[in-house]
Amino acid sequence: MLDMKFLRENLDEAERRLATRGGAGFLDGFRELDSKRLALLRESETLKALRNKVSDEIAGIKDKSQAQDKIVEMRTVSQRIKAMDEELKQVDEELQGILLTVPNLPDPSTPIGASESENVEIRSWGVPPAFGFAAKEHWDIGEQLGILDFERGAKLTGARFTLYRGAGARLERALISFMLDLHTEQHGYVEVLPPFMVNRDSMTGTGQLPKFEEDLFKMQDPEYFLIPTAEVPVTNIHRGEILKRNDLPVCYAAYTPCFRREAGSYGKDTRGLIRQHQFNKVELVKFSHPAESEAELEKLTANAEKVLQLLDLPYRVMALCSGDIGFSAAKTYDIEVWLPGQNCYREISSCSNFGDFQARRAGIRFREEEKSKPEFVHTINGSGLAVGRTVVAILENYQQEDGSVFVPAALRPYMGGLERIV
RNA sequence: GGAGAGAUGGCCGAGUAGGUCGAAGGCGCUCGCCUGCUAAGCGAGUAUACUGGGAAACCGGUAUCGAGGGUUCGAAUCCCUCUCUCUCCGCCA
Repeated sequence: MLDMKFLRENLDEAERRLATRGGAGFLDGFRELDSKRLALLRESETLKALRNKVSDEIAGIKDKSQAQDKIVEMRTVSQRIKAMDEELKQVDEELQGILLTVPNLPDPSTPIGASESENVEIRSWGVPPAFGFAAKEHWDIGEQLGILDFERGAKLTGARFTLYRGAGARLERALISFMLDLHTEQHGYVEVLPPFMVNRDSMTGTGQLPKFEEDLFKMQDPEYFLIPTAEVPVTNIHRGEILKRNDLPVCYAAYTPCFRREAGSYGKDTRGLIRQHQFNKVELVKFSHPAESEAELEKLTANAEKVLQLLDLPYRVMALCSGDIGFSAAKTYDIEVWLPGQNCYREISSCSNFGDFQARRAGIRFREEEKSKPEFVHTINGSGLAVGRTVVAILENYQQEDGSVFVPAALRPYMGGLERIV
């Protein structure tokens, strides 16, 4: 959510910066609703002040029959207040409706661009392997090895669900442990294991709601949502809290499954593990001092890259342009891993700085000094990494001509010493 | 699922015949004094949001005692609904 007071004074600037995302009219109606709200608020509060004052006077009058005039007068005042507050509530809701659906302002360092094609490569690491044979795609490799069973996944649930078995299941579990160990032991994150379902307030806090409900799996009665990313429960850990300055940055690493409807992506990545309704992810989340968030995003991105480096998987880092960053993000780096079977780079991690956008929605603050006013923290998060897609990358990059797949050396301790999946 | 108890400020904890309660008291914390050091002691201060004025320091208004409604001139205190927590029984990983 953007700061109302900032918008009041910088509406043109805000609209100009929002326009770089594509689309327009995000803030239509803000000006009128805001001034209407202020007018109603002032009037209502003036009347309440009067009522409070007269009520005190009534309290001081021993003989209530002497107070009848005032009581009758205040009865009218109370009715006016009630009517006014109802109108105010409506205006407030409309205003919130706008504010909650306006995306974040792109950071000044975010490249301006209309779409994915204008993202900017920042750096790359590793060399795509050269094969003396035609590289296969991971679904063929996985099915032939009997470690990925897409047909049975579809039988059990439906499209975009997969059954892992044997070394495949073990590989998924090994990667989760490997990543969590790395981030907690080497990078200083505290491991957390949050609920996989959250309520509406949590989804609103990080920005999935109210605008993107169709992307979520929703439970009825009680109304809970399956998390689309650990970002949601982990960021909301500190919703409504004031953090200690000295505890910043607060850094969490969490493994969770993620559930996404993938509405609107029919026909895209229909085969294989790339786009599933349920997938596993290890997520990194930071609560940072505003002045440090830029540097913390760089560190978090480097932490995610480290996973790929240790697995010896080639990748590149892209700065997403203004037209491609997510709703809540001010700045995003995507890490794209090389997939020989598909002969292209595919996103395996997305690391973003949200500035105070989520913190304002979720009320996550800190005090610079013991006595100073609370300020909003900045939130940062990124995948470290998407586990299913890491399996894809390993299968495709470590495949052999005979169809077997080597296990990356760093992973072998987590695979019971297994060197090769045959 | 059945029966009961409870939700108050950073924490603990008063406050039920409705009024001067943003809320006693204690702890914690901050500043000052005192003290050879530490402990103790003394004094002052110590919620948040919105809003009006002010360059600012700051001053004023409104709201907030789990959440949302209601009664009333006036509610932490009365009524209704919901949520959460705890205890006992049942069930269960």
